[in-house]
Amino acid sequence: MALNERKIKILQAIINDYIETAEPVGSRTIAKKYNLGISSATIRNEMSDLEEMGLILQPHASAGRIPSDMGYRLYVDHLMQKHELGEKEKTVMQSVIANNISQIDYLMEETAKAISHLTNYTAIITEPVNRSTRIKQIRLMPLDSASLLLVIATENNFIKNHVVKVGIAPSDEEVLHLGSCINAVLQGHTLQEIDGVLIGRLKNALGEYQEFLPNILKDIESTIRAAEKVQVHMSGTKNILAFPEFSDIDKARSLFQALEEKDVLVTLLEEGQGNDLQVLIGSENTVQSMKDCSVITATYKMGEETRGTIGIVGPTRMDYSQVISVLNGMVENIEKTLKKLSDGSKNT
Amino acid sequence: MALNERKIKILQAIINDYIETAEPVGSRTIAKKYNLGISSATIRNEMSDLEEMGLILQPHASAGRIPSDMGYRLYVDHLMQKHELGEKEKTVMQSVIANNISQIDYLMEETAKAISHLTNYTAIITEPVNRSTRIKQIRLMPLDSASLLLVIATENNFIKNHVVKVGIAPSDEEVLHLGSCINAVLQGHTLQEIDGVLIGRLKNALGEYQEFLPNILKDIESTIRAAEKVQVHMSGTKNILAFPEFSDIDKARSLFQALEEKDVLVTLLEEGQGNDLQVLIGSENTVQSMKDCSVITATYKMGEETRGTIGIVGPTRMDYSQVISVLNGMVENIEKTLKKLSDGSKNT
DNA sequence: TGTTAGCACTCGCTCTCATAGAGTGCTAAC
DNA sequence: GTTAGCACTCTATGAGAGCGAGTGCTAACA
Repeated sequence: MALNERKIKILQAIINDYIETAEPVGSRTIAKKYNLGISSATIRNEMSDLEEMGLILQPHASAGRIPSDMGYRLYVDHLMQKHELGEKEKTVMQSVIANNISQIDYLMEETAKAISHLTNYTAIITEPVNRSTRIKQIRLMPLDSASLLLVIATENNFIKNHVVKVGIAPSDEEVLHLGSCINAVLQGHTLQEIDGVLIGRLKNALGEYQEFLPNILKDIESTIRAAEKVQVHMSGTKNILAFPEFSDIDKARSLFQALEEKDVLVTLLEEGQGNDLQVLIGSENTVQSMKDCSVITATYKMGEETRGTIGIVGPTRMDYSQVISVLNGMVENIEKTLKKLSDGSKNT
Repeated sequence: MALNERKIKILQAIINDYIETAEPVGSRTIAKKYNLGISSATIRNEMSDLEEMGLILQPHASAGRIPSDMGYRLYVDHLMQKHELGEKEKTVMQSVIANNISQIDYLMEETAKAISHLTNYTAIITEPVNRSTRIKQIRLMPLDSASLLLVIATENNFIKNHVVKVGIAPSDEEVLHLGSCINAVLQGHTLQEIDGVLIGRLKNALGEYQEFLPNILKDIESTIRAAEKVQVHMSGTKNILAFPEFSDIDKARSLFQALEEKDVLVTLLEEGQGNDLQVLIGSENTVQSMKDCSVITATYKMGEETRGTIGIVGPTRMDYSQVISVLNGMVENIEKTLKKLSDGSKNT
């Protein structure tokens, strides 16, 4: 059976209408609402064909049709029109980078918020990962009479502070000096590279304040581990409750539960690692609890290398076109910001 | 009508049973389950009295009884037995402070998580507020060739980092030195105190790097504003979905909505400012959207001064005793930690 | 041969009604 | 004062009827 022009128009009408209303679409509705110049009876015949082809289906015998996962797939691959970003969308996106974010985690958090806000779906984002993170700067700062502040910056401007408790703090100058010495020893090294030799040098650097050493080493480790771990940000889980698809509280709860598990999220997002943009519709998802949802992911790069993924989860009845535009826009945002950050730190 | 021993026992049985099962409690249930040595008919008579007194009510004529807000009130004020913290609860609490948290925001975040985890209700917490926050330390650190890291610590060890973009960064030594100079000028001052004179001195301190000044001032302001703003942490909103009270998705949604608005949360928490511990049951809440919920708040102090509030929101059918014990335990935790932090910074 | 009007049919939704069951309140006996 | 017994009330459940939306099929038409 051929998928002629007219069938395509009808399929498109069904999908558009269903995305909008969440109600099965009948032949009369299409005849009235979309001026295709044919009667409802003809539309019925065509719909019967479309159903046979597996592109639409009936929830029950006397209901209208809804798109099948396959129907959505065809729509996404061939029919869908590109969504042009509106003023509001552009403004929100701009505002994310306008905040002049210089720390990765804030950027990711803000991006997630913006995506969920713009799409009304649930946004999930992974922070950029470095297989072996290097220490960019590590410094000591005076804090008060009994503690120092250890500040560690890794590549990507992942910055963490740790308060180091000490008996009696050295003078400000001493603290700064110690920091410089530690920095001289550790700068540019990864966690793996910290061996007996380096620790020996650290001991020298710390001199009479060797007692801090175990604490400092521990904090360095936890910072680098944190930088290496896949950090996931999520925003807009509450949006789920607004969709009629999840008006059954048990369904909503089980989805909530799945989204709470970090493993599930990471699996979802890593699924799309190979492609710039990936759309997984309903049953195409390998994660069991997402069989009724669609997951759209996009990856962002630094240079040629893929660094992380941003994505959304929502009902299969989703505004694919808008989501894809928003995700693409956000990828651009992120890549621009990452480039700025790395340009700044090129020749440290 | 007197509230004799027997009536109290019956009321207690009704409340306990209802907290456990969420089903209206009938006279026969009480007669069978709680060995009060009286027949269901007698219990019925007593229940009739309790209803007249407003302590219990019938959802409909042929149903069992459920406690009224007034009934819960009596229970909370006079009947409830103190809940002794179990092993698991103690362990979770310990683990919060065992992490050796030295930054307020982490402490609050972890506390919120622990509370919602232990109680299965939704935890809300405000960070300690200082009316006029002073700068404890402010330093510059080298970051890379085109940016410096500005680190600001206020009292309470509220620490923030800001990346300051510069054309070409000065040498490490210069950066540290500049930081020390800025620190010398600003340490111990509040935002209000930064006036022309201080800014003049800052200009001197920065010398040829005056171009950073506007940025630095902006970051100082945002850091101090952030430290002064009431920060609210929330955890466990998802728990709400698990209660039969909110199996109606609209109810769940409207509560979610209310919890999303920071104003509502702040109002909820500030309600209890005067008391160490406050229990607001159902209609006792002034916030409209909480009329079906109970809100329990506890305040924590530093020295004699109240600094913040921790609390939970849940259905009126709540395990008041357990929640109160958990909150009290957490207050102790927080106060201990705050004390440690402030002892460390006493003579800066 | 494709299109359309007409019509019978299907099936979910809603309303009504009957029934069962839980729980009460009242009465009378202990 | 307590309790057994019983009539009564009200909800929850399920069956059955009617409605309406929408289909599929047939026959007529261009």
